[in-house]
Amino acid sequence: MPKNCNFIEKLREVGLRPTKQRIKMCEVLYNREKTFHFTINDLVKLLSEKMNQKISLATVYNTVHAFEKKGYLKEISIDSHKSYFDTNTSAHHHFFDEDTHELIDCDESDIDKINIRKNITGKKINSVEVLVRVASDNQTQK
Amino acid sequence: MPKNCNFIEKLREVGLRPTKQRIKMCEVLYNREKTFHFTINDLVKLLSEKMNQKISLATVYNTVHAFEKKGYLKEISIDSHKSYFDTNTSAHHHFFDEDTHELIDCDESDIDKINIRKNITGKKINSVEVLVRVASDNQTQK
DNA sequence: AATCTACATTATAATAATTCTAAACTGTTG
DNA sequence: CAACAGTTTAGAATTATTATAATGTAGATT
Repeated sequence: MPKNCNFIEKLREVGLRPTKQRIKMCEVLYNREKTFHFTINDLVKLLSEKMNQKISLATVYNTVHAFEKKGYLKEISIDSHKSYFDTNTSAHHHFFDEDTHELIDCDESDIDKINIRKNITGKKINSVEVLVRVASDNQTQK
Repeated sequence: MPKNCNFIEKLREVGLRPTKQRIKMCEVLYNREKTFHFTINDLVKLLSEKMNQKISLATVYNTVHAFEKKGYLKEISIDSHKSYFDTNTSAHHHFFDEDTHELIDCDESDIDKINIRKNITGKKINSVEVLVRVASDNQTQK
């Protein structure tokens, strides 16, 4: 199946040149069943270990940020020490497993619609996101 | 008013030695009407400029983290490039002004209680927090 | 009040994450 | 297929944070 053609077209659509590196990254990120949460480090590892593709760290950063700017990826702030990215770019909520540092998507239906009563004058709401931190039941709470 | 006595006692209560630096930091952080949101950098600036107190950067980091561990401060993840801390340590929600990078506390009453329908097996919920990103009304959306 | 000891502070070095730079490379356009 | 603009690259630079090891200090003990 000519998966890559899709990526080439997709990249063109948003005005990014379909270079070898970008296509390879698309393959890693989007040939998946589920949405994928990762750090830059995770991605570099996957590219080099699983895909046997050596891409400069700077390129991974550049490309991830290019993807983000174009709406291919979404950045998620959970841990101030790590940048997570999400291949699910729609507004949605997350569970964060504090034991494993794993991010889990939350369906719209899992959380009731959130009603914001206050509004900041002169400002419009861009997004409303919920983060549910979970941890092992039998463990001392952090 | 002997404000510092309170801080000395408070620090003792949680098992932190009331050193000059810690007391000074308490003054900057807690002699306020409203809760205070800051980055380490903000705090260092305040200490040196407003309080004329030169404290080593390492000490500010150590002390902020000591305060956090003891429940004096709460870390907030909004921007993966900056660590924010909050003098309001209760579970509460935030507005984040994307124009000014300002964090604004959200009263419990401003947001309806959030009902989580899904639960992750074997995990308990530690916290549920909402972040509402706002921006100027007349500005191109990010 | 002098002494002791464990904890704190400090300046500096080290580390880690990210961005910058400048040269080499490569899609795309004509 | 030549030329150009956008890309990639290695490595340097920058920034945020943490570790280190020497010095200082709060609080207990004399």
